[in-house]
Amino acid sequence: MRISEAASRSGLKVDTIRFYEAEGLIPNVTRGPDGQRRFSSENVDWLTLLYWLRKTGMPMKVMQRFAALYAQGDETIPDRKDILLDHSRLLAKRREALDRCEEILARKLKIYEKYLR
Amino acid sequence: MRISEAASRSGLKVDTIRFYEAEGLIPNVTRGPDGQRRFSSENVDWLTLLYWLRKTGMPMKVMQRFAALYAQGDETIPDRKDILLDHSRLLAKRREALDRCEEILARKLKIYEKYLR
DNA sequence: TTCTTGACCTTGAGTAACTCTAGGCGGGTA
DNA sequence: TACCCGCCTAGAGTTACTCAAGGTCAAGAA
Repeated sequence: MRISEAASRSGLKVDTIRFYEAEGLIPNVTRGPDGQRRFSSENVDWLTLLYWLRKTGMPMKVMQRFAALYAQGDETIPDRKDILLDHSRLLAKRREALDRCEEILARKLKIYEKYLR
Repeated sequence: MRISEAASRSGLKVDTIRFYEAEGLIPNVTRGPDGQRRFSSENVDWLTLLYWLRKTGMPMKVMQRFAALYAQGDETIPDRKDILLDHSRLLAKRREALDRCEEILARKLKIYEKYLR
């Protein structure tokens, strides 16, 4: 498939996919005879994973390392596993931050209510 | 108190506080006779609120509007309440993203496990 | 057949929100 | 006196996009 379909399936924008490719984050993107990118479903799965990792705060540098490992094949799975476990810990921290902020909002809103009545 | 104490109390970095002040996000910051900033505990409470709002994804532009309303006094409380309610909805979306990503990580890690045994 | 439209391409500039560096001032300590 | 420390400003650098300009090519309308 072409880039726009890969975009709508993965969640990433067309521009972002091109940018990610230039940054070496997408292994094995081929080109058709027209010079346009062609994405396999494996590519799209990969892009979807990147979409969620990025959306939840994984830095580009880590994604680059992750992509490089992915490109090297199955013997890098232990390293990739470590990266995802680290990210899982980051998710936990983010959830804590959301909870803490929610608390603060609730307290603030309560104070506003008092002023409004 | 001075900027470094305001920083360690609010969670923000010194540089970020100066940046926020330049962007008009911090009403009523005074200066001592030495030309250095002095922060009241009200300032620090405000900075702490900004810290959590920003950390959980509120854009600067919204924070600017929020700060402008805050500076105008109590009659802007309904507007400020709306901003915080909007932000609360954003938090819910972020939590969904975290959950979804966690799922994806779990699935991926399971696949890795299969390869590793 | 020519014209237009639309999806794709590249390169390079612009943006958001910091973050850091360079260079300078003034107060306290060895 | 010399030095260090925390503060100051202005401006450059960083991250991760995002958009704009200008160009190719194929397919359908006039």
